Amino acid sequence: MARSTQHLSNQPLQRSHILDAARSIVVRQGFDALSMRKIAEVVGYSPASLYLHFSGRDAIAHALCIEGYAQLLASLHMHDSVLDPGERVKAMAHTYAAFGRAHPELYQLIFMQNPAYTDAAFSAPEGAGESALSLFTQALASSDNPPAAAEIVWTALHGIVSLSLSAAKYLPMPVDVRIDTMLDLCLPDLYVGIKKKSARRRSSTRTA
Amino acid sequence: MARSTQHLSNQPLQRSHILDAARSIVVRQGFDALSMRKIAEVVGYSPASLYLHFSGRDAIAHALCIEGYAQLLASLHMHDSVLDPGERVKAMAHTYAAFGRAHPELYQLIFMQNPAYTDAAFSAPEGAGESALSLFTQALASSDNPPAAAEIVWTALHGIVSLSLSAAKYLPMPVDVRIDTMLDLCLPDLYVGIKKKSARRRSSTRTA
DNA sequence: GTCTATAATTTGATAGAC
DNA sequence: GTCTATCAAATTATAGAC
Repeated sequence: MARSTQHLSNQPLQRSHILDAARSIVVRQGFDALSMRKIAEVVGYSPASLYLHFSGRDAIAHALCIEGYAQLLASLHMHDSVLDPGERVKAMAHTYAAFGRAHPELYQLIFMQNPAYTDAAFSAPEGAGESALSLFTQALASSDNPPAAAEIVWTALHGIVSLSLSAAKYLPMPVDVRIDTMLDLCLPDLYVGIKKKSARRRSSTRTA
Repeated sequence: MARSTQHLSNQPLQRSHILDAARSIVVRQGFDALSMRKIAEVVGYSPASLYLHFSGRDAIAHALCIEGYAQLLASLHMHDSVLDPGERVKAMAHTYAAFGRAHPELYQLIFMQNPAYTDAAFSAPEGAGESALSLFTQALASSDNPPAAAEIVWTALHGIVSLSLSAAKYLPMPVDVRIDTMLDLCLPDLYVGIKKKSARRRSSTRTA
């Protein structure tokens, strides 16, 4: 009797309630523990009702990836106004890592769990071609070879974040220090130019 | 009647048969598809018999990690005889990546699936303190700060391998090129010295 | 050491009433 | 749009015979 007043069946709102419940389970118990029944219990629906809004568990996982990835990209945009290219890349890198460490299960779901999920996140229609890689490419636009530089930076950054989630105890250096060290190592040379370093390389001292 | 001759109940041999079966399932269908029943079917036992040799599915996963990680470390030892430090690190990096790409599901299981599995691989009694990180530390012994250098190199390398497994389509550069580029970027400076680069950095040209 | 049989649970998904 | 009821399948793990 308490339900007869509400008729505007806000489907997107219900979808996001379901996703909220799903996310809370993934965050607390890990992706493997995600099941339709648990989601239904948290969101207060019967398991059957979830199928009115999502085709199944996998669709929910996909949506979770898309949503999380969009949030990650949005957080990277925080630094759009930073003018100095080096500072901007650094700021983005730290924000990227902070996201991964604040939402380890989500980061793992998007990037480490299943290539199909990574794909789902990347091919979301919302983003319109925007990706972590493309944002770093933009930030590195003034470097010698922006696409290559972005690939190196993003890849190395992901390695830092990823291993900080799965092998933290074996990496003595704090994450932020590792990021700074990596960037200090890479950035100057990326502006000197990838591919043209053969002359430089031999002249570097290799003595102990 | 065909079974009465064999009495030497080589337990380790049976264990490795079970692990072979488990590995074949992980490799073909992914870790999520690994179940006691499937293992039993492949190895030709009844499901109940597996519990005579392993305490459960998780113990089998652990053993798979330990075994795979040991194989990875063994392959890195291939280059122990390479004298030039830079060449040795490069050779090790390419071998490391080749392992990951040759055994994607195993690499994922060890490093990307579950921190507990990463832990299991790392704390195997066999290794006696040997790790991917320690091997890179040794190879970088003549650098300015071997532990830090190894952390950077291993971390970046893992990023390259890891993303080449989950996001290959979005990374135009071939893996081996990415590795070489990354190492060409890092190695010279690692020998110049981490932490002492403030003088160098500002002198690098940052023009487009 | 291996088997058969089975308990106990959990899962994704659907049919049909309301 | 949501529910109840249920199917069909898969899973881990154990008890007890041989």
